Amino acid sequence: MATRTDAPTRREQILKEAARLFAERGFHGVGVDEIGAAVGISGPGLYRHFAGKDAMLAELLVGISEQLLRGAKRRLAEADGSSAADVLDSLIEGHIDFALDDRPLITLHDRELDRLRDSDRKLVRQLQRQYVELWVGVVREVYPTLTEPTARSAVHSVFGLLNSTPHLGRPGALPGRGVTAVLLHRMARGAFGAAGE
Amino acid sequence: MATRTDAPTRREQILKEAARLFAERGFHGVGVDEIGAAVGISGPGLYRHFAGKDAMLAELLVGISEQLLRGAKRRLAEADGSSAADVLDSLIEGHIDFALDDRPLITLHDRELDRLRDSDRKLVRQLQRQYVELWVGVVREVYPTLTEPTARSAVHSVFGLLNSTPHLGRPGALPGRGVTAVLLHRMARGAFGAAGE
DNA sequence: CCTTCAGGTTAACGACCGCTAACCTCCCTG
DNA sequence: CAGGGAGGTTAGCGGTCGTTAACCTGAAGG
Repeated sequence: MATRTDAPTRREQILKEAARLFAERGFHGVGVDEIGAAVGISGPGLYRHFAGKDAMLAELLVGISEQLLRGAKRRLAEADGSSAADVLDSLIEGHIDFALDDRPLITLHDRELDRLRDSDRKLVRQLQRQYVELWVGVVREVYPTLTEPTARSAVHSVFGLLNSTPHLGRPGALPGRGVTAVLLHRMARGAFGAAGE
Repeated sequence: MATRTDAPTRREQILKEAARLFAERGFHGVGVDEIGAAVGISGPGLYRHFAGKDAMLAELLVGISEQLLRGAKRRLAEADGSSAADVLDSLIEGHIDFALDDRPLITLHDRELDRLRDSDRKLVRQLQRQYVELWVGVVREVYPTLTEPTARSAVHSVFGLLNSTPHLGRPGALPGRGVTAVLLHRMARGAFGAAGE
């Protein structure tokens, strides 16, 4: 995978700032003029890059869901010979990386879904469900006593735990990224373990 | 404590419906006309009961924060002779009850705080912080190896876990309220346990 | 029986917001 | 060196939203 070193395109700048603003004040709470100002152009200039405000949100949410699912599938495929427990650790690690590195997106992901057009919302929900079911399968392999509904509830709850990073204080105030990642990982495993007896 | 049997006042009806709507579509996504319609009166009629839309949100958020803190203090006082572990279980139980019974409020609680007037926001934040610090104290008593910042992170994460109930499917789809409460409780204890080694 | 007032109603105002129209200005390319 | 498209600009339209104003009504109280 070629790591990007080139400058971000204007579209990417806009998406990044829009994500931050949407997460801070909600989709309806942010005006197009503000998004424009955040990237140094003025309101209507955005329409050279996006069909509308809705399109920005849609692209953000679809992108997040795809990225999460793609990463999980890759981890599942890569760790083919490993134990189920190792795969679960890999999934947790991937989700934590995402939660710590893209906090605004994590916030949007479960907050602004209802603002999407029907077709986009369906797509996002489908991707999210696939992601959840992938976790459920691995979790049930590690803890075979769990019924499927219980495992699904447990997975959602652990997502709540991992996605709590936006509430852990401003970016710099954490005990350090690595320390936080380890703590979250241990707590997630502990939570699953307690769910599975 | 006298259990209420009398009919809810109009103010209470309004607050309840406003909470539901705000949680569903966000503060800015709901119009006063909709809130009015939800209680059978029309938009401007609300102004006989509240100074404005902001005032409804403020009353909701302050009310939630006060209720959570009051409940926690009561539990701490009641279980005076008990072990720290029992107190922690009581706190977890109280938070779960709240999360399961007032799902819209839980959603609002950490989502719409920034829409408040400065003074209200300060008040809510102060109440929230007191609630967190109360938990941190108990958690550190149960797990003395935890540093204060780590314990605080752990508490926030467990809140994320417990507050995930809105994502667990529509009200009836859960495996049953009691079962869910027990599962959440075990996972919360498991997460704290893993954090404290 | 008249008054008062709580709790509604509809009409309308002013602000804001998403979006379009019309226009401008580089820079690349044949 | 034309010219054309990419990527901006400002002005302004249409709709929505929170709020206020003015008015109505039914029930309680002296």
